[in-house]
Amino acid sequence: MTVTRFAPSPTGYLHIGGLRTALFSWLSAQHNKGRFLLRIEDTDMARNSEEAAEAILKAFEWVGMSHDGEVVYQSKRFDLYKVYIDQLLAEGKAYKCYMSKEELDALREEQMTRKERTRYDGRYRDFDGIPPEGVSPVIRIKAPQEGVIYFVDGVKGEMNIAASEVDDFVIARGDGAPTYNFVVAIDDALMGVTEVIRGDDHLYNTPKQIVVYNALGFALPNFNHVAMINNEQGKKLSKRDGATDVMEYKAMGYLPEALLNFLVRLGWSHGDQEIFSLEEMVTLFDPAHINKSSSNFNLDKLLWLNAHYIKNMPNSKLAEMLEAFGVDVQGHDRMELLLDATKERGKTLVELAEQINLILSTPTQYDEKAVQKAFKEDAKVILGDFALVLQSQKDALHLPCDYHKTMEVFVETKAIGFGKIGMPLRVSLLGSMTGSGLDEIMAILGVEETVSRIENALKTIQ
RNA sequence: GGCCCCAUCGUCUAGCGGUUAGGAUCCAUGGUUUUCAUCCAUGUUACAGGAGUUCAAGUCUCCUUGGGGUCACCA
Repeated sequence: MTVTRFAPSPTGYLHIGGLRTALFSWLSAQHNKGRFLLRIEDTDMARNSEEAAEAILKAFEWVGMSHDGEVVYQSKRFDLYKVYIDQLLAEGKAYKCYMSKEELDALREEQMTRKERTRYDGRYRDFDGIPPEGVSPVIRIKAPQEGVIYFVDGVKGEMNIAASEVDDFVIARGDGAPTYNFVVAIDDALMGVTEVIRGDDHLYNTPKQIVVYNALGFALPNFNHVAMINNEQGKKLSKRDGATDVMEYKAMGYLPEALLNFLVRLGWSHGDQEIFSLEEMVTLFDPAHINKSSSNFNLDKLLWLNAHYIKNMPNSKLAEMLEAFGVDVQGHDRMELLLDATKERGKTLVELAEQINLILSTPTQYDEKAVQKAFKEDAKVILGDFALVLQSQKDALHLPCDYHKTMEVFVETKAIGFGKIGMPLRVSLLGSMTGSGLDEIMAILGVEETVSRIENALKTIQ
């Protein structure tokens, strides 16, 4: 059975790049009817926070990616890791290193001036003398000293890392707490993970983890290292480039469907297809089609996708989501009409909310240019007449087509063009020259409000 | 700097030795729409450079260049 996992460290929010690797992992599991596990990597007590872990879980909830089983917290498994540390110590596969931080720093500096790769020199690897006093030792694992560490990466292909690139790295700190590369290998093995899908930045951790797998006699999973997502300039994605926190996208009015669709196409493709429902992603996803190269974050495309999903979202669901943006349309008796009239002109829920408010709130000011252009003297007369006509037909006006018919008859009897009434009417109703169709707007507002807005405009605009 | 990875329109990508190098987005133009948006149509734009291998190279090899990752008692 395919078992994948996402293993964030709770040092902050869920990063947009993290969401993509999580999505790939989740899709792999779903596609193969396997399991997708969540593990919180909180071995560094100084850095992690509970709030961060909560925030990450919340983000998963928002996008609708559910995990199987309980969330695993590494901080609760220290006893387990201790067993393996002792085992390696007893077997002579790991050893205590009494080097102080100062000594280590000095060694690094020396190596740097010689332009060498900085690495631990193994001075305590075969040490059997009297340990120095006052130093609580770290535990280091014995990495191979020659040859290569070989593995096949599902994305990158065959990898050969020279053993000289991997030093005897620390598996337990001076205070006994285990370190990342050690516990990742143990947990992935113990949790039965078969497919490790993670960011490119972990590529160099893989040989280290393989050292642990080998020392403990665990079977290797398949590794898949996905290239990074960069900003629009091709540089590392940072907060200055816009939102990196997944939940910021929620706040900006993006739909989870759009975000996921956007992310899945970053580094993965299925021919020419651009639009993928979650179900389609699951059936079509194949890690073999993951790209080797990094990709750039591109807001235009995300916006386009978001607009697409808004347009195709059932109104009832839209209304529900709009609540978070200060718009309550669920009680409005013309909700369907209102959303139909506006959903095609909002690329985000924020913009959609603006469009709705534009219709729902009586204009208090009128766009100057619009007034100049549309509100000529004859326009006022025409508007006044039109208001009278509306009022006289009050009981017959309900649907947009009713209003449309009335307008048609009106311009015909007056022998004027549509533009003569259309523009001034629009400015009266919305205060601006752009917006939804007039028929729809009037139907949403009803005769009373429509007439009131016309009268208001006639009074206000000189 | 050492090691490793990557390289097709501005961006996301298709391509897996023989294609007029395709799609999407963006941009521009036209059409639909009383406006705007949507929608539809059309158009501009790409194989980083150089050597090889081959009858044939975007596709294979090497070099150069450019970009990225990584070198912790962080994850």
